[in-house]
Amino acid sequence: MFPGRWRFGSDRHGEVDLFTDRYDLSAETLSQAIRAAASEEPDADGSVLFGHLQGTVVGLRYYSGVVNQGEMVGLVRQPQNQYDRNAVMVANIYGNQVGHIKRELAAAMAHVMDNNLAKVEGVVHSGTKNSFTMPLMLSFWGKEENQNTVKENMARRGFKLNTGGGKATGTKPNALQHPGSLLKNAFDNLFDGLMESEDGEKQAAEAVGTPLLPHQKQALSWMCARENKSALPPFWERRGELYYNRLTCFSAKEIPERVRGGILADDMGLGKTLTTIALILTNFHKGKPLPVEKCVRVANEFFSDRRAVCLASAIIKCGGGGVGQSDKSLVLNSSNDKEIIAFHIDSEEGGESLYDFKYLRIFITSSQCLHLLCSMLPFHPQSQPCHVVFLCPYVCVCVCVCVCVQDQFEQHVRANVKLNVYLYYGAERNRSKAFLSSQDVVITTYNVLSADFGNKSPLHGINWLRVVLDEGHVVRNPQAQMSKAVLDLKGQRRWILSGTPIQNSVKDLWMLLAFLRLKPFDAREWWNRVIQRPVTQGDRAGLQNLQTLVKCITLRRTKGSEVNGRPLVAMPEKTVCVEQVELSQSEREEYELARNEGRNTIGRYVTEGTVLRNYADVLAILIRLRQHCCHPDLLSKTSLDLGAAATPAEMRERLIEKLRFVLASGSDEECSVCLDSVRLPVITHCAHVYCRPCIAQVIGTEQETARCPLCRSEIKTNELVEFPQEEMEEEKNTNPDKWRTSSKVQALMGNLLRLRCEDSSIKCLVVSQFTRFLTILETPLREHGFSFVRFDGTLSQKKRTQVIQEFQSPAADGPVIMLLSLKAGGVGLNLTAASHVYFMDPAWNPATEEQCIDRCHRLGQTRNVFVTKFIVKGSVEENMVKIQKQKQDLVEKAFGCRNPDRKTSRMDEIKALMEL
DNA sequence: ACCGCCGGGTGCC
DNA sequence: ACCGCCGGGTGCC
Repeated sequence: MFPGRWRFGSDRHGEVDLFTDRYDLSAETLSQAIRAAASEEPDADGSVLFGHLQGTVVGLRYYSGVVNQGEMVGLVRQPQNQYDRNAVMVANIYGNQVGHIKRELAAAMAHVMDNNLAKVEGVVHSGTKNSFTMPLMLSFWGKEENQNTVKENMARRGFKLNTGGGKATGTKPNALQHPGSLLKNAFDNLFDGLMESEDGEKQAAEAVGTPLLPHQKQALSWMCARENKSALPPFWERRGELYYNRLTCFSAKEIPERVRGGILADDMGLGKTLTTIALILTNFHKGKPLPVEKCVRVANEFFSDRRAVCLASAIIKCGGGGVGQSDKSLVLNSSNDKEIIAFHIDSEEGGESLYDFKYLRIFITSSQCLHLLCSMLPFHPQSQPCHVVFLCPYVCVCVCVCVCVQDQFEQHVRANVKLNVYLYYGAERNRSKAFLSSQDVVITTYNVLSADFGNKSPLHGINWLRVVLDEGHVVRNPQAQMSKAVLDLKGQRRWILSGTPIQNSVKDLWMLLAFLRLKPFDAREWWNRVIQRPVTQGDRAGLQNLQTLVKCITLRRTKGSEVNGRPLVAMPEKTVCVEQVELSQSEREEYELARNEGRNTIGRYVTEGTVLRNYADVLAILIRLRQHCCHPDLLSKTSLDLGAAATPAEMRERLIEKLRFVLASGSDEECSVCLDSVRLPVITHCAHVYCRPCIAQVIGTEQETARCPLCRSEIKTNELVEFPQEEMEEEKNTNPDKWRTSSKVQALMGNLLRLRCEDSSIKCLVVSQFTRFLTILETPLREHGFSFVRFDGTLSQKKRTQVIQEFQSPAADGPVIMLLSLKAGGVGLNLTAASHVYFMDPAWNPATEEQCIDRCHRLGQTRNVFVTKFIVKGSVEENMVKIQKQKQDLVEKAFGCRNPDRKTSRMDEIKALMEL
């Protein structure tokens, strides 16, 4: 039925056993080896095709792995092979060994593979007549600079790579005329129109206190279906007795593992968290709700003394008929220790029996504990079997800001429902696996998760019913510890919640698919070969496949989406305007002085070609100019005159000090590795700032000496200077007597006063990167009798919630203004009470501003939203806005290749800023 | 007969 | 493997 399909009779099994005895590579360890190799799969970006080669796979009869015509195979080096240290193993997509590469060819390939000169890929194009060997098309991919080395190496051993147009990849090369633009458009649309309305709506379980909006009921229905339905994963289809994968041409007898979960990529504010809470409560097992209320009564009855320490929990369905049926027997199959314990229960006559409960949760700790349980339940030694389902503990939700999600649980779950939600966070967190297993929901942060990872992490030892990644797009670098920690969580159902599923490129998608365990793309090699490379090379089919893939597992609606001709959510309008601010004469004079001085300095660096070496200095100059635009007193605390540095060490100290100052002032600086705002900033010895994980990756991937991505100086992990995320300036209380105003302050106050006259109930966000500026603004606000709160990074978790509640409360005498530091707070921050946003100073990253606006322009906002950005006319701020725009264009154009040349573009930016 | 040729045994790495 | 390779048997035409 499938040409070129081989299977071997059991008559040879004796040999196989003999063989495996000699060479111990059981199926388990083999697939582990392949998985390990696949997880270390390097990024294939920038790989070019060196050529093809027809090779031979031998030893087919010794292995059970079968291959279809057109199927891709994996090639794994086996340096430990006792017969030939050059051995190259051939395996199919599922990691079953098919055979080996012929000895002579393997010898040539081993050198290339071991030295990472090329990645060799195999595809079986044509079948074979015999059952001993088969032809295999090999293709060699690698960095341009290795091309000749590889070709010569292979040629020397008598293997000539064909560079002609032979087809060797699984998908035919099918380049587009204008890959860039078309690709960009298609990719933009990748997450569009993923509204699955056929599922209809689903009512949430009773325990959900907040009524769901229609689109949330749809999402709930879709999520339940994704968890319960048995549709084949994308690209799999049934062909007769077999399951066949269209893309990899792999076929299997067994039904491929389904993805129970997916990506909920609704826009921010559409209620992803609420929908997920509804899912947790509504779809427990067999589509039934989480048995919350009654379960608590049972638990109290039997375990009030908490003596049962739980290693696992089980749900026992007490027969379909409930009270009526008398004799039941239970078979518990504990997945932890594989023991199967059978026992029986009998119902009591009259009164409330266990069978009154449709579900009963029993905690099982160990067989002793189970015996304890048995002695407590009314068991009868001779009874009929009934159905028992063993389940794992419930949900692990990974989030950025714990408290927000916990609040959401409190908000959306009915008060009379006792839901055990545990915040796994903080130094005092309960690390007992038993305790965590007994919770309905465990919430933790990505940081805690990765800190625990590899260190007897209790969360990794639990088999969760459901794992949910909130703001899942934050994990996208597969190299990062955090990603590894996330991928290692065990769960039956897996969800990613994200308002922005793709931030930079196709590459970022892999992490999501790997988390969802979407076979076979969770292995990097298949993802690279089938999706990533074709897509980045402009292959239309590759893009189509990606679209199909994403469509199958994603639900995304935007604020503007319509369902059945009606808007999803009626969102109020948003108006953004720029208000130009004129500096006063004295301000202008001071500004020009600083500008000329800075321009001279930077101009000198430019001609000397030392801009990047003096990067911290340049940033300090820029930030001073930006501070001049806001308020002169922002500069007062800076003793940053260059002076004459005695030694290079002293010079470096000063540069680092300057950078600390730039960061401390709250400026939203950019990391040149990820091109995003710096998270967990660290300063290198050469005074450049990066996210800690980003630079750690740079250092980690470098073989010998790592070099700074900006200036190529040598960098070492132990020389990185930490910068506390929210380090604040020493004193906040500037002397109110000495207080003076500035043009920007005037501009803001003018707006606020005008607004108060028009409608005193309007609330405003006043946003600045400079927390000190917020302090300065406090004085005139008080003076004019505005009631305000302040929200910045220094606030404790507790204080944060308190401040937000205060601001959001509709009380008449409540605060009308929130002084907000640009970077403070998580993405989940809800500030819908405000409808006016004032940006006091422009940020480098326009997305940061957008995020800030979305905190009030989101679900629940009833008024139209007005955003005002103050920009000082004829200043560095104007140039920043221009660069913001250019950057957005650039990101759109340069889609697919993330980091064109940061050194050059950063230089250009600095020059443009200083008008050089 | 220090070769060629024949035909059986055999077979991944 | 309806191959190649190895090594033993064999040997004019």
